Amino acid sequence: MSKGVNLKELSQRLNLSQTTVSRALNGYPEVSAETRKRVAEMADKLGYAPNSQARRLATGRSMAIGHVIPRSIHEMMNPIFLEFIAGAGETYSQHGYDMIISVVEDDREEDAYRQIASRKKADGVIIHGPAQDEHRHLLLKELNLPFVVHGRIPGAEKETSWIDMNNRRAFERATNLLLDLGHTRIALLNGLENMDFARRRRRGFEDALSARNLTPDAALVRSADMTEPYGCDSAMEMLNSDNPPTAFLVSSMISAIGVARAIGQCGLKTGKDVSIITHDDALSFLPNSGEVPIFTCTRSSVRYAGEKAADLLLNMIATPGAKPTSLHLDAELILGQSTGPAPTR
Amino acid sequence: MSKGVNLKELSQRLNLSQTTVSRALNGYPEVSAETRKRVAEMADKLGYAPNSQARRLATGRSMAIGHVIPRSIHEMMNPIFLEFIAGAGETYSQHGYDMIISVVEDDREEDAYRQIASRKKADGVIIHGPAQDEHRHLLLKELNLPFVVHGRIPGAEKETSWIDMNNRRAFERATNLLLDLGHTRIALLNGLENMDFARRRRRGFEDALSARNLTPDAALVRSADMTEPYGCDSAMEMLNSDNPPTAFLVSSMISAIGVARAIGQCGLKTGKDVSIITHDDALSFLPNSGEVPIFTCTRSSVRYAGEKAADLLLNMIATPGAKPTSLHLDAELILGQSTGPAPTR
DNA sequence: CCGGGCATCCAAACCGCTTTGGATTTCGCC
DNA sequence: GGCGAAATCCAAAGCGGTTTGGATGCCCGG
Repeated sequence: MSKGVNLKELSQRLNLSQTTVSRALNGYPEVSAETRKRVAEMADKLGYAPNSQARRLATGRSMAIGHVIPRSIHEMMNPIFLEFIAGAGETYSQHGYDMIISVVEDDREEDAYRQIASRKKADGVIIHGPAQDEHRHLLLKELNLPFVVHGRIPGAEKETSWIDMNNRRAFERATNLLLDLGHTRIALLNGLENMDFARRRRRGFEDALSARNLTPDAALVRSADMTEPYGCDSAMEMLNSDNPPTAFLVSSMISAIGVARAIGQCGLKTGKDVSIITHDDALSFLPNSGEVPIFTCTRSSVRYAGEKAADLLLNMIATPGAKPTSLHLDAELILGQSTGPAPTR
Repeated sequence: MSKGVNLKELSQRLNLSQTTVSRALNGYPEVSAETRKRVAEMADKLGYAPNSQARRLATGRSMAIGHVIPRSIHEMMNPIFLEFIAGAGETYSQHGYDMIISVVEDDREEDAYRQIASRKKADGVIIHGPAQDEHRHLLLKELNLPFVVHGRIPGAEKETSWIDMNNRRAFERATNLLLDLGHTRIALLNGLENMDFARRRRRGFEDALSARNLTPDAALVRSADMTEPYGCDSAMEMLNSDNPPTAFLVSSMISAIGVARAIGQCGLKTGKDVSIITHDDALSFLPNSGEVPIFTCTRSSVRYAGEKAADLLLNMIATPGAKPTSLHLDAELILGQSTGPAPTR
């Protein structure tokens, strides 16, 4: 349990060959039970742990998964990303994989992937935040680097492995709930709509409206980075307009908090005068739980998504030729305090 | 620019030895300018990139920095951590280092560090969130693994390298500001007080009070994980008590948002009836900027801290014997909309 | 008693790079 | 013209594992 012996010393101490010791430790069959035990004991007496670089070199597998994060604020700052990472990281360490994260300038993202492939830094990667004009998957295929998408790449659903929640359906259901409560002027504060998930959410919103012969009012639909001020400012303007909305559908808890602030500042009451439904990624520092959660929401744990994405990826790496697989998660629709019947004038 | 040649093939194509090619590419002097150029051209024509595992094995340096994150919610979920990582990650990639993150069960944290050391997974690590009864630094010294602390380890300030903001001073100044505005009943919503930073903040708060012969009211001081509901619930209870505070000093923007929500729900106005000063870590998804920021705050960019911590660590690794160094950052005190003179009854 | 089969174990090659310790050539200078 | 220094380049020895292709010894049936 200390100095750091290597395989050679260990095998000498045991009067065995490196081959045998290596096999004993790695569970190969051609070594007697007794020897294996002897080896194991000596190994932990001497605190032997194989040098990972050497092992990686010899096996040709780097035992690591890469996550490339463009430095741009649109991605890394995202607490959702953090939670995803936490989930994935757990899976990795359970399987002996390392997680390596590269924060790079936006214009060097492709370069980062190429490096991972050519220098064999990772055995696979995860694509975060697929956009409308996505291209990373093509590069990765060319590089022959296994990958899993968190989200979906429009037009490449069949040929890639991905995990995603049913964004369209979630927002359709949320919209329907509001409609059922009598709201007809519903605002949508969406995420950036060059992101695939945001498009799907908007589609769900629009589908629900048109199913009841309503059309969205362009003045009530916005799209931006999901910050708190975005929620507050947008809501403030809309509430002060001539024809204010009675309900808000918001893409993130953080912005929803902003909306609630705006509502309060206008002297109105959330869940009474104005309703809010938000999507809740179940971020651990923004709990929305309790008997009756603060916000009515569509909820889907992004941490869980991270775990599953990692599972998928590790499987792909273990069985190379396998067909792409994907996981479609459904969000729960949870009633909280932020919704109520549309106020009658 | 494709297949992935290795050094051997590259050198054969050039009719040079591996030695020479390696040296040419790594900028060693004992190779002619002409040869170097020839090598460089062929290298990028063939898309050569050294296999990192092999290089690491040969050099004995893993060119990676480790971050061990206990799975426990108290740490990883922390968006502050994310922002720190983003900063550090940038520095790493600028210097050709990888960042490897291990998410581990709480009781396997020590194990994770031992593995990093014995399997040579990283050349150094960063200690996050030093607590009151900190011990990781002792382990790391025993393991001979360079490290930098984000925060300070009480009692080990001289013998460790760290970067920290002046928590005590920041909260002292914030408290003084409130006192100057005439507030005397000031609540403190602190982070978990087994964390070093939280202790210092409380000290700053108490120092400022006692300098004016005031003593903190225990009913107005709390300590917990810095979530939104924590802020809201705490504020709600205090505001509804017999002797409510007129100002809140809050350890994080997220909780401060909760406090603001509570104030609104009580029908009061933030910045008028009740003041708030929060600490602002300058998280990118929680901007508190603008002409007059929403919250009056003490601000210190944790992203910047991440960059600097990485710098410190890389320096330590580059110059082994060097003395521990540290960086003490001062927070800015920024006036926003959330503070005003104490209301007169 | 002998040869095949099985259980064990080992020497050596290999993974792809860095680096040591020369070997060879070139060049300036006396 | 000869000689040492400087400039170039190379073969080979690591780095610390895994893995191939046997050896060796033992047991058993014929």
